[in-house]
Amino acid sequence: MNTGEYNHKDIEKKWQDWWQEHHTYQVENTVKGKENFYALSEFAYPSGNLHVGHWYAFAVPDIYARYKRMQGYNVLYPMGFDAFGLPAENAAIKHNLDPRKWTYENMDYMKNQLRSMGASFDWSRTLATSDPDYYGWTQWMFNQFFKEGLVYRDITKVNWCENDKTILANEQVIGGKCERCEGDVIQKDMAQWMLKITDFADDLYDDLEGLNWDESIKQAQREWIGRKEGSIISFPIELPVRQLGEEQTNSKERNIVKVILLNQHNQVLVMESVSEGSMDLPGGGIELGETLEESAVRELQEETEYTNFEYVRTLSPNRVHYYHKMLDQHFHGNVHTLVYRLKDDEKTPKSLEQYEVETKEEWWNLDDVIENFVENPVYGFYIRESLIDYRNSKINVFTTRADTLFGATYLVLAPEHDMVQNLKSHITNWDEVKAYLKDVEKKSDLDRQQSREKTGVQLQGIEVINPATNEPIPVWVADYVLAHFGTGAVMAVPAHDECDCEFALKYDLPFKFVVLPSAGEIGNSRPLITSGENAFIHAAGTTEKKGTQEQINAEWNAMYDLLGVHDDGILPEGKRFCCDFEGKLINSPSVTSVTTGNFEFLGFNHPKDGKDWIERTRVYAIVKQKDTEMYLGLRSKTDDTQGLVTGGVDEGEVAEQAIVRELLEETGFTGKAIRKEKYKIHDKYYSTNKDKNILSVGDVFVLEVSDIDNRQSIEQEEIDKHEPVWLTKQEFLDFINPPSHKFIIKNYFNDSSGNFNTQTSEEARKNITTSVGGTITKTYRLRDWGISRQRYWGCPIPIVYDPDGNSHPIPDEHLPWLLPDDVDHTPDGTAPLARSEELQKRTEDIFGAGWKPEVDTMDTFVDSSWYFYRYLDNQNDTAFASPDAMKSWMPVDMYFGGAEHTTMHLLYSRFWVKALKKIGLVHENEPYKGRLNRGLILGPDGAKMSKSKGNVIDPDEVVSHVGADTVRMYLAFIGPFNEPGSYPWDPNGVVGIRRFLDRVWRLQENITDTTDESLISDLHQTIKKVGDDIERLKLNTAISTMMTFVNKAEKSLGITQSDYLTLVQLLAPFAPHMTEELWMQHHDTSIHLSDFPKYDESKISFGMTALPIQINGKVRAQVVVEEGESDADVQNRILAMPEVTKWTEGKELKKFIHVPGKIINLVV
RNA sequence: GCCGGAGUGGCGGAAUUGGUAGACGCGUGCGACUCAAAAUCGCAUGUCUUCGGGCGUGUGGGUUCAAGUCCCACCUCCGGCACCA
Repeated sequence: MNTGEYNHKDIEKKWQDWWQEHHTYQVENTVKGKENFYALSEFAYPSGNLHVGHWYAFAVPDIYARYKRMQGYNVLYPMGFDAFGLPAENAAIKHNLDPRKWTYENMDYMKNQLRSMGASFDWSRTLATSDPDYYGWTQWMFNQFFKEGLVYRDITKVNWCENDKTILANEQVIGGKCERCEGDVIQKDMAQWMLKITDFADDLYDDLEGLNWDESIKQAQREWIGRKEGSIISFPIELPVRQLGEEQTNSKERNIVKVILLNQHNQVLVMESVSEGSMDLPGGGIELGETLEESAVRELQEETEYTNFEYVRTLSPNRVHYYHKMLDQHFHGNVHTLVYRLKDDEKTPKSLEQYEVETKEEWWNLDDVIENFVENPVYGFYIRESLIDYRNSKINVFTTRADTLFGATYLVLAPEHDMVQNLKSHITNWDEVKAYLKDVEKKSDLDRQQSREKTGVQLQGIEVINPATNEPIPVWVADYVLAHFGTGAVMAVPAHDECDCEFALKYDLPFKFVVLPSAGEIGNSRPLITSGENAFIHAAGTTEKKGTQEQINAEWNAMYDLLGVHDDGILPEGKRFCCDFEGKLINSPSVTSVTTGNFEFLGFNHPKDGKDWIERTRVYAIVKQKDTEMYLGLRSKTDDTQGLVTGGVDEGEVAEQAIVRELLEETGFTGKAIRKEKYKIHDKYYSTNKDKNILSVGDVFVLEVSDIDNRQSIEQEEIDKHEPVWLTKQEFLDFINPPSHKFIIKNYFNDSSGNFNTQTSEEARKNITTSVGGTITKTYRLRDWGISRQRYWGCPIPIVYDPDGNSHPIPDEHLPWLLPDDVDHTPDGTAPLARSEELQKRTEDIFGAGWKPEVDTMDTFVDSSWYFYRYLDNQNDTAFASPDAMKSWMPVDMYFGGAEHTTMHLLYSRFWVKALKKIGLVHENEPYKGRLNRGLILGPDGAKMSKSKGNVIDPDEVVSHVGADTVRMYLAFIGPFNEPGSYPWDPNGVVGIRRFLDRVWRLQENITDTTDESLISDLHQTIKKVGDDIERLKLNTAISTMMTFVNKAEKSLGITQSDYLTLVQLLAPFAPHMTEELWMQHHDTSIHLSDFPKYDESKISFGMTALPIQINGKVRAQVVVEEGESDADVQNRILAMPEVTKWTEGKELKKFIHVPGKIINLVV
């Protein structure tokens, strides 16, 4: 036995060299009779110097890898370098170095430092992401993704670091600053290459379920993906009739045609009135009997001197209310805009109408026309150059609270929402809106976050219809709505959403309370009074108010009384209340609305287009038999038309009275109007008895009829005219909705769930969504991954552009597409690769003149998304890794890494594997079976180590002082490795570990032939505990158990040589050098290839146990109990013990509890 | 605000299923060795105490023969997300 001093310097050098010479840690992909185990630590960035964090990241997991190896696994524990990245380039700029040289020199230096850890890395498998044989495969994978349609180029707003002059991922921006250099980050529009990670959002979310990861890591990923389940609900856009002149109620109906006449230069003909200076497009009223095209051609001929033009297309009509100067009359009308193109510019003078002669013709650019007509609130009735008719379009909102739809009193668009621009011609306060949009654009994300004061502008001139209530509600644009979440549009429910409430209070928008939280659900939450006596905002979990349950409930009740929401949920005038609880619905009747539309036919003769329209208010009824599902239709006796009960509202009547009267007159039924739904109606019909065209506006009622046998007298005229028919629901729908009709009663019948009132929020979310034709859907926070970086030291994106600017992937045979050398690294805001002549020449040589290379490089997160495959087969030049090698090792059994990669690297690499799997290149769904986030080692002062604080521990220095084994072991002892806490480095603690190793060394002196029986038991307990603890990565307690054993061994009679060597084996994963030295004095193969000791259960206990005796829950005595001793014997023995009688004297024994091997408790 | 996790001596931490709270290490005190110091070794070390014992795991309740561990409520700290509809 070596009884000399423990000299770590000699020993560590000696065995590191020996291991290297003997390839002790070189691993085959398969070993007969052994199961494979892939232990992985996140590879290192070659910053140039190893710090304590590296030791914690690599040396401590090495303990685990060594344990697994001694357990009989074929263990792969590889190491490589994440060698591309910003610091190399920054160093290049700062010190005028070659980033390649800097990186590779650092790697060489760090490899030596890493060897000094005594880690069992298999260096034959190492890699660097900056090696062409590595990044060639990165590019190859990019190409495969491209073919699979997972890659696209898009112009997006990106985070731009002013300092590094590059794009940053969202993850790399912390509080508006660059993660790396802490420079300011601004928003910039840039074209970049995107990877469709969102295609896999559901898989990335759902597959977390099966992973053996810490719940907190999974949760962080779930939040990052940000999946929300909710509903998409459409709000039809309602464009109120625009007034071009003074409003007059009895306007007549007159339709207009306007012509956009284009010349060969895409200019538009504009007519300027010489006398008034006003401008207009050619056009005029549509005459009776004319088609649109006939009318347009006639107007062009009447108003202009051009004759040779051809029809292009018709834009969607706009409805206007206007004043006709010549006729001195007000009109309603649809403006139909037709586009014509001049075949030649030659004018053919012809006789013009007298008053048209006074106009001057001008050719304007399209943009000017748009600005002066389309965007002009006065003339703004022309649809922009597209054919989209936004009047019939809808705004989709995403909501998780569809149960509050009845309470949606306005709608908010994000400033970037398409519809803001699309509806521009209809927005009457466009100037104001435009100014607001500009304002918002100026604000950076940071400002937007800092000032939480809500701002917004109403889009005047447009409204949308709340599909539940069928009421028009205003539309606002506000930057509290984010364009990239959901649909970029929100239905605002001030009464049930804190955010909307705040906005509504500021801009005085209406509140409608529709969900009443039940007392139970109010439960332990707290109401928070925020403003005066009207506005109450609930904030869940606030601590503003304390009180007992009763007090809180009383408070809520008082609030309900005050607000009057207790009974029906309707807020008294002027009261405002916000509560975001779920509960039972109130104030939300079934959706019974009639869809709006252009009614052209309603059981009467088809109207004739033309003059002399009369406007009239009418009412319509859906008549239902009480307690049955039979509906009333009216069939005409004179022709084959059919319709609803309907009629005009007489003077002095309210609509309800009118419809009840009409029902009686037309059918003889008496009924009750139970619902009214308002809608905009443009129902044109020709009244045969009045011989007039009539435009009617009105309401639809639902009438319920109870006693159908008891009909009253019917007007004679109606008996002649109509025959009432009772129809089933389906018959009624067919009856009233033939394709030629546009009278749609859809929603009333879609409502299968009856009245929403009294439904729970959960039920109502589903039912309301369905009844308004919405869809239940999911939305995500996760966005696609932009990988372009305007940097030199990265993997070139394998794309070239043809002379037309179209992008093409570089064919696989040209890979690796090398990073050029001839680049000046001085930053000037352009991509460094754009300055490489070699790259340009190479591109043109291969693809042809005029072709250009992509000059951006990839985000380094791409490089690290697949490196764990390359370790498996790093020499392979025909594949990134062979299927056999991947099958042997994947997925990674345990992945060690930093908490900072919880959401970025971990998510990206999971995506990468899923994408590879989709293409069929790999077999596993998930790269990492197990994952462990390590903690952080702080400086001795408890602060994060940093040069500026002067608290940095240099591991090389400590290693030279106490040895690598001590440093490894100290880091394992500093705290539980399986909990990512932060642990301060204690220099004295290191010495404590060194003392322990010294004592183990000196324990050689106690080797004898005989030993205590109890020490054998202790040894077997120690074997068990050390193995169990390493398995669950509680390395600190594994070490403390060994310490306890050594303490006992020192005090015992002595330890046998074989028991000593067993101890040395237990210690081998922790202190590989010292234990090898001790072991090799008696063996000729490495201790690290030996089998981890096995414990013998029978030796752990030897027949009897000392048990504590509790009396009334307090420990008062100890007793030794033999195995198999009966409870009664034990009880009798104990009760006779003086330490026990002291406490039980004169008291009655109520209970005797004996938990074998644990405790005895007496209750007296 | 929401979602995770955690609160135990002077410090890092231990207590695997509810069963002797404070293992192990550091620090501190006393002692041994030494001319002395360092190193090393030994003993002590939650707290109060009238030396019987009492009290103690963030706070207040509860369940249990027994609670650091389970239940309810609250407080504090750490991490993630956050004007997310």
